[in-house]
Amino acid sequence: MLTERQLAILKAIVDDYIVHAEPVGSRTISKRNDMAFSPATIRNEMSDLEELGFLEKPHSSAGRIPSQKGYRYYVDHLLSPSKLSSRDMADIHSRLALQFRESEQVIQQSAKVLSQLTSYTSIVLGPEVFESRLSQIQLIPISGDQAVMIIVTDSGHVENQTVHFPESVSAQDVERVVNILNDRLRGVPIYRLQQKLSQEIADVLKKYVTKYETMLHTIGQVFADQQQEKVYYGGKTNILSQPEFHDVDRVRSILNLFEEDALISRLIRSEDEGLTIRIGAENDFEPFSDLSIVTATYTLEGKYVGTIGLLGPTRMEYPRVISLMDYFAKDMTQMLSRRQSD
Amino acid sequence: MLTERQLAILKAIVDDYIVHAEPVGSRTISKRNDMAFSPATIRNEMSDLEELGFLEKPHSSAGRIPSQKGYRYYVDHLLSPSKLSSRDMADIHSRLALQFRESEQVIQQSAKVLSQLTSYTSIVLGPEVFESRLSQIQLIPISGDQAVMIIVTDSGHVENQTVHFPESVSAQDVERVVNILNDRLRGVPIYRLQQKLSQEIADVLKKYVTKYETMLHTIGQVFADQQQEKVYYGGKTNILSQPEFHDVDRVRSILNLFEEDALISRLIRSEDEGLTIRIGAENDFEPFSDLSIVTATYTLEGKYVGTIGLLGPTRMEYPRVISLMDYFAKDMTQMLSRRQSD
DNA sequence: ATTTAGCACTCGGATAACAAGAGTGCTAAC
DNA sequence: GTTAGCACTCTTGTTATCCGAGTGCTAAAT
Repeated sequence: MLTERQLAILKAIVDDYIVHAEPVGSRTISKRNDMAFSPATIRNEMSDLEELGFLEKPHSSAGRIPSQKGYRYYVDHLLSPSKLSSRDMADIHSRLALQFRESEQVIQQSAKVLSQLTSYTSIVLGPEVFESRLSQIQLIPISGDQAVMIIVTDSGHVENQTVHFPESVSAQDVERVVNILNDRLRGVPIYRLQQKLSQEIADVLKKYVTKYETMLHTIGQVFADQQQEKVYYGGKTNILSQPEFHDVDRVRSILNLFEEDALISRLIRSEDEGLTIRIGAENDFEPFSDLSIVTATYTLEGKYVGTIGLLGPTRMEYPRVISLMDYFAKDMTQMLSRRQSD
Repeated sequence: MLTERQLAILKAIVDDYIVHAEPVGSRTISKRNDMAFSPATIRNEMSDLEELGFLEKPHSSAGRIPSQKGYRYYVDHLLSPSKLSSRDMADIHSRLALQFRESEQVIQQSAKVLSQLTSYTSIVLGPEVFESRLSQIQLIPISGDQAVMIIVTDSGHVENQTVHFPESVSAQDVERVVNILNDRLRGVPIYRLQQKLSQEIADVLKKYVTKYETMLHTIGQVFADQQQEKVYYGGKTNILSQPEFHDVDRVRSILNLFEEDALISRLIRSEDEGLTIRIGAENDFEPFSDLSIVTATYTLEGKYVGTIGLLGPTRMEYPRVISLMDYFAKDMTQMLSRRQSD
C-alpha cells in the first residue's frame, strides 16, 4: 500500500510529466507549494516508487517518468477530472449545434472539434449501420443492363451501389424483385439483410422470378457491403505535434494505420458503456504501445450508436480529456436525439 | 544555345540527382562511360551551366544540383521516356481490370496502384460530377418531416442528403414537386441544376405548390452541394519516404493540405489535354515549391472526365513517371469506356 | 584554342574532448 | 524520519579538429 506522501508524489510527477514531457526530478517536485519536503526525501520516495513499478528512469542520472503502471494508478486513483469551464462547454455546444443535414455530419464535426480542443487525434466510430433498419430499397436503371441499387435506412442513411444484371434478366423480373424485397425486408436491421435474403427471400424469389440466382447473388453482394462501420477522423496529424513523434518513419507507419479502417475500428471499439481508458500496451497492439486511447460511447434512445475515441501519447492530459470526452459523449447523444425529435 | 556537351552534362547531372538525391560532382560525371572528359573540363562546363541558371550549388564546395530551370529544360528537351516493360504494363492492366461495381472504385484503385508503382503520392480527380446529367431524383420519407433526397446521374453516381420540410408542407405537395423536378430536369447537367431550378422551375412550382419558397430553398441547397469534384488519394504517406521530407513539421503541413480537397483539386486540375508537368514554383503555391506535379487527363467517349496527378519531389523520376502516367491515363480511359459498353 | 593536370582553398559532416547542468544515491548529521 | 552535503553519472551543448569531396584557378599539354 502506498503512503499518502507517495501518492502525492506520484500524482505530482505524472501531472508534471504530462505537461512538460520531460523526466521529472526531485527538486522540481520539492519546489511545489504543496510539497513540504526536501529533494532528498522526495528522492527516497521516488526510489521506492520505482521499485514498486510506478516510475522508471530513462537513464541513471535523469529524473523519473511514469511507467505504464504509474499512469494506470494515476488514472484509477489519483486524477481529479478538471472541471470544464462553462465557457468551454458553451463553445463545444455551439460548435456541435450547427444545423447539419445529415447525422453523419454531426459525427464528423464532433471528431473535428474534439481534436481541435485536445491536439490529439480523434477517431469516431459512426452510427452503427446495423442498429438501423431498412426503410426502402430502390433500383434505378441507368443505362442498358446497369442500375443503381439504393438502400435507405430509417435513420436516414443512404447507401448505393451500381449493379449489373445480364441481358437475360427482364425488366419485369427486376421490378418484381424490388417489390418483394421492399415487402419482406422493410424494418429489418441492416445487419440481418443478407441472412434474411438467403433464408427467406430466396424461396419466394424462386417462385416468381426466372434467373433468380443471378439477382440473388448480386443483391447479396450489395447487402454484404453494408455491414461495416464507418470511421471518422479529426486532426489526423495532430498527433505529430507530440514530441514523442519526432521520427518520420514512426509517423509514417501510424499514418498508414489510419487508412486501415477495419483495424482502427477494432482498436477503438469499446464494449462497455461509458468511459474507457487504455494505456500503452493495454491496447494489445504493438504500434500503439506508447499511445493511449480514451473512448466513450454515445447513444440514441438509450441504445448504443457509436464510440468516440481519442488517441494521444500515454502522457495524455487525462484529467482534461476525461471531462471533455464525458461532455462530448453526452452532448452528441443530446444532439442526435434532438435531430430525431425535431 | 547550349552545346552538345553541355546538354549531355546537364542530362547526366539531372539523371544522377534524381536517383541519389545528392549534389553531383564533376568526377562522378566524368567517370561515366559515355563521358570522355576529365573532371576539370566538366567543371568548366558546370560553371557555365550554373551561370546560365540550369544548375546551382548548395554551398561553395559541394557538387551541383539542378535548378528549377534545369529540371524544366531536362523535361522539355533531354529526357528519354523510359519504356515500360511489357511485364509492367501487364501488371498495371491486370490490377486495374478488377471487376468493380462502381466507376468510383476504378478511380480509387488507379490512385492506389499509381502510388505503389512510384512511391510518390497520387491524386486523382474524380469523374466530374458536372459532366454527367441528372437521371432521376427521388425523395424518400424517413420519419415525420424528414426525407432523403436522392440524386442519380446518368453515369451511375448517386448523391444523397437528408432534407427537412416543415410540417406545413403537405405530402401531396412534396410528391408534386418531385414529379415536376423529374419532368423538367432529367438530362440536365448537374452543374446547371441550381440555375435551372431558380430560373425555370421556380415559376412552375409557384403555380402548383403552396409554400414553394421553403422547398425551393431546401432543394437549392442540395443542388449547390453537388457541384464539387471528388479527390482520391493513393499513398498519402509515400511522399514522406523521400529524403527531402525528413522534417516532421514539413510533413505535417503537407499532410494537412491533403485534407483540403478544394485546394488540392485546384492545384492538380489541368486545363490541357494530355500530360502536364509543373515543377516547383510553377505550381504557384508556396508549400509546393520543392515539389513537382505531373498530371494527365482521362476521358470517356472523347470527353474530359478527370485528371490523374502525381505529387513528388522536384527531383522526380520524370522518365518513368511520364511513361507511367501516359499508360495509366490511356488504360483508365479504356477501362471506363469498357464499363460503359459492357 | 581546348583540354587537362595540379594544387590551394572551402565547406560540411563526423568525431573527440570538454564543460555545464541536472539529477541521483549514499552517508552522516540533524 | 528528514535533510544537507557531496561524489558520481549521464545528457546536452560547444568547440576544436580532421577528413574528404568538391570547386576554381593557373599553367602546362595537346
